Amino acid sequence: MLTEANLSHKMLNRMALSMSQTTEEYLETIGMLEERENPVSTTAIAQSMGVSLASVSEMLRRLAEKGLVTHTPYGGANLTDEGRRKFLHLTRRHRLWEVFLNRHLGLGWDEVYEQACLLEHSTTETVADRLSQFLDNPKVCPHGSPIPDKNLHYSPISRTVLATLEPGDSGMITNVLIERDAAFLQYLTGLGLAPGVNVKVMEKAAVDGTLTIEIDGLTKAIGKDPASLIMVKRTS
Amino acid sequence: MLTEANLSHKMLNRMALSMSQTTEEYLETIGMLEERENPVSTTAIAQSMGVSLASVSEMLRRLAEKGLVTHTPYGGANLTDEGRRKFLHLTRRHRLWEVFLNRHLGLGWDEVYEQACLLEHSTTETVADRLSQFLDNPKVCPHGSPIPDKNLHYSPISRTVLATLEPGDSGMITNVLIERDAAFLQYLTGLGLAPGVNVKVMEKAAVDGTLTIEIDGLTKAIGKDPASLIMVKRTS
DNA sequence: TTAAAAGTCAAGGGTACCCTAATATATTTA
DNA sequence: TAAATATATTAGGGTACCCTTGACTTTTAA
Repeated sequence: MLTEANLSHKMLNRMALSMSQTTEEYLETIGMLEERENPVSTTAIAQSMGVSLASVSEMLRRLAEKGLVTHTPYGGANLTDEGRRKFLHLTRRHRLWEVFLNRHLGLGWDEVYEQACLLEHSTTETVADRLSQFLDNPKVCPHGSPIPDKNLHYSPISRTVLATLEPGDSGMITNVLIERDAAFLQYLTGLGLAPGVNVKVMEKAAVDGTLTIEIDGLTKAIGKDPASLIMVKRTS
Repeated sequence: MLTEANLSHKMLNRMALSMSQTTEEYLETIGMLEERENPVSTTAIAQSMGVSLASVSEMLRRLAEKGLVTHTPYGGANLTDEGRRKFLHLTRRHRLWEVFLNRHLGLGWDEVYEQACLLEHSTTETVADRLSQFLDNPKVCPHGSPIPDKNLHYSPISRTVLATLEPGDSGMITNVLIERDAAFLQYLTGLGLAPGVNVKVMEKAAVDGTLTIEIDGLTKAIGKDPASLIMVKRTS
């Protein structure tokens, strides 16, 4: 017989609705990595999450069992449609909270990622939708990344990397690819770089690609590596 | 040696900062029950949380080990100062979210409890403080219960129960004691009862204490039991 | 073609819960 | 005050999750 007492919290949790927080974090990591590596390697996931390769292998098996990823041994992983749906849900919640935390609670763009990570796992569909409404259905998070809409539609963004601009080119920063590295974001803040800011490339070092750029009338330097994490929309 | 890899999430979690969600829920339950029963019995906790007596016994031992409750076998439990501090923190977060959900996202007072339960466990001190500021440091939740302030100061509330008013008495509803029973709150809404509403007792049945009350010019009846869960401030 | 890199599997460990049944203690009441 | 009853605790088991190490397999690239 099925009594209420028989159904522990955890059992209820697993009955379709909810996934464990760890599961959600795997999905988010895989979804994020899929944007630059496809399929996603076990190693990439392990490094990104700070766990051992073996843990990832085992977890991929479990995720595949649940129908959230496809996993061919030695061949990497991909989100299934269902997995992608969950991933987009999570991304939506995460970025909506980032907007709220930044816009209304005054947290910096270097602080919001971490807080949003916590909140996203406890956000129901209703609250997410109402929150989106409250925020006027924002299209991007404080780092410039797009927010999936209610139907999980995901508007793609600029594919131009700051590091590829040539001397004389100008562009507007659209977004940055690393959202969880507070120190990196603080560095950018120090340079005056943020989504919406216009930059003009003055020089590009032949040897290592270091850029000399003009921001708001000020001249700054930025290395190739950081500049590869900054996306721009060319304006000339 | 202590490497980063050795420290799993859970281990980190337990190192002072964080407690499991379940632990937090036990603290909340005990703190809430302490307001009417002191010390709190194992049975009361078990019933309130829907788990077995044995589970509570075991959990009380664990909570006592962590210094969050005192537990004398067969003698019930009490929060320690540390436990009370955590309890007030949780209460503060919970009720701040309730205010936000109600005031800004438009959730009804019958819906906010459940959602706030989810969010409270993922709210850092910073976010709680900023949220309070954003909401203009509200003093009470949508059910009229006081919100501990930043220093965990907890302003007590009216101790008069609607059920004890006599014919001719008037009062203003300050709060209701059951916040998680959506059906009960909906019933009150149907009667026109909510914090801030003025009521006048017209009659009181000698046999079972059923009240005939006037709300906003309308005459309604309410049984003794529900009326015992409604706190008022006498106005005459 | 062979060494290095990447990935998997097997075995094992640990935590945090939860439950039932049996037992122990306290309280009530006859 | 002893028996009956209500309350609590322990003992014993179980599950879900997640992680690790170490041995092994597959892929890759020199």
